[in-house]
Amino acid sequence: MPQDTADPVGGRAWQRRKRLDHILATAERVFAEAGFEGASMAELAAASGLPKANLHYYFGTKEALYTALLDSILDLWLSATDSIRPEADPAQALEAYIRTKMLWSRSRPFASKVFANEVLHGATHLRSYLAGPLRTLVQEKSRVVQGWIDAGRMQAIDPPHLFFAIWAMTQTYADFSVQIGAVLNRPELLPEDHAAGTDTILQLVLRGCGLEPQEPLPVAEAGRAAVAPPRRRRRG
Amino acid sequence: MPQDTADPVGGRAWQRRKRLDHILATAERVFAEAGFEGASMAELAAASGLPKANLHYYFGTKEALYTALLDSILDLWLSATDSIRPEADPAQALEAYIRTKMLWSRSRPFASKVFANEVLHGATHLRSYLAGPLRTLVQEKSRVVQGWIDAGRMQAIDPPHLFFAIWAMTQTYADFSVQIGAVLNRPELLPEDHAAGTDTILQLVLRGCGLEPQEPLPVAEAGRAAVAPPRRRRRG
DNA sequence: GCCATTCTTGACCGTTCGGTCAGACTTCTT
DNA sequence: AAGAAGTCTGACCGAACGGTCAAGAATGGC
Repeated sequence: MPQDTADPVGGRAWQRRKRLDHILATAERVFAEAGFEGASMAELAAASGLPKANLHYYFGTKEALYTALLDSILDLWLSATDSIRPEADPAQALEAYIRTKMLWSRSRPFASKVFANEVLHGATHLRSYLAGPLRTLVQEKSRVVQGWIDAGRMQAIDPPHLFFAIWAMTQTYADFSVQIGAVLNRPELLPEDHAAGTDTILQLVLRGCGLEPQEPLPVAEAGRAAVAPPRRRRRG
Repeated sequence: MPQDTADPVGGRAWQRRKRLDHILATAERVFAEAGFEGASMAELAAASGLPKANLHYYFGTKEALYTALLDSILDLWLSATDSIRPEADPAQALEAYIRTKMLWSRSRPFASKVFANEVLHGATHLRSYLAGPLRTLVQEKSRVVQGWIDAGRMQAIDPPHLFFAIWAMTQTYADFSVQIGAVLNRPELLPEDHAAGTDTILQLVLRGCGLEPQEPLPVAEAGRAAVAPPRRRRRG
């Protein structure tokens, strides 16, 4: 949640923004773990170390706080598909997209869970976003993928459903991390689990689209996954 | 929710079982749409057409009702991997598994949502199931897949993560149907959307594992999806 | 230094929550 | 027929909920 306006450091507006960000960051975790209905204002207050009335002073109602949180999450969401452009190499572009989504699953799992919870329960607060900007984005990027297919640069596949599959596979490492952790017998997912997941998803998508792994595009902080140990055999 | 004990039709025990099933069926929908905390006993009572006190008579507490619902869902869950056996053809086995999971996403979306919601919020009531029967199942089936890999019958892949990917892709058509519907501009998902999703997932998994589609194994009720219209080009 | 604005907070309010219970009603057994 | 066992439900309860408010504390402009 970066502040883009340059308020004087220590000033009133700056302190206000700081408080807002602090509350939103706390709310992201609490709402992710308990859901909208499951989280109480008292719990949010305790978690952020502020009196309940103070939260109401800043956001008015619980729903307004929740909506503000969703907005801050959506800002991030739409920017991940940047690598998917007509002139890009399909394998490189898809790999960069998948790595970016996997990085978010690791770095901002709570944001992913809040989003998942909202969609799961009918997306009451997200309907216009889903049917608006997100739908437009998918249409646009689907046209790019279809262009690659028509040019014979990759296997035919239904582009929107390819995106649904990629979203599902990558976000599962945030949303269902408890399940994955239990199956892998870990208290919480390790970086190597994310790396193995990334490798698996990349293999399914790239080979599934008739593509061979290319020299990957550089992705911020993605270095770790790229130098994962060679795939071990006989696991589980 | 089939009853396995043969109570005399119309008898007291039979009527009791009927009431329990009716309440559980209603609760599956209500809990799916609102979550555990979001659903109230009053709402559950109204939805099932019974007085609130009657629900408490049958299940005692809200949590007991919820736990009973989860149990009835888990009964179903573990049986889907039957097709994955060492002597089976990898392509046929994986295809049958994926089709079975997709059928559940279409026929019992509420069950999937209840399960997803529970895992999303920490799986408090499912920990022992996840770390017990489910983990055992994944270990067992992963050994089968690794056997296929060692025998050169399919590409190398991390078997547990392959299962995570399949779960994610198939269940997304139930759990996130609102998002998919919004992007595809539909009030709700159509059979042809599920068919297109099935085709996409099959392509990613089979080609991703270095397999070519084989003559599919018969799957209960799967006929519709198998005769889906030929894939259209240029969508979205 | 002073006043206006902004911030902070404990105490409080009406509503809804999960859960209880007495007693009426129905169904089985003998 | 009659008692036992099981079923049903309106009325009620204490606790927790989201939200309000008045009054004190802190801050900024002049």
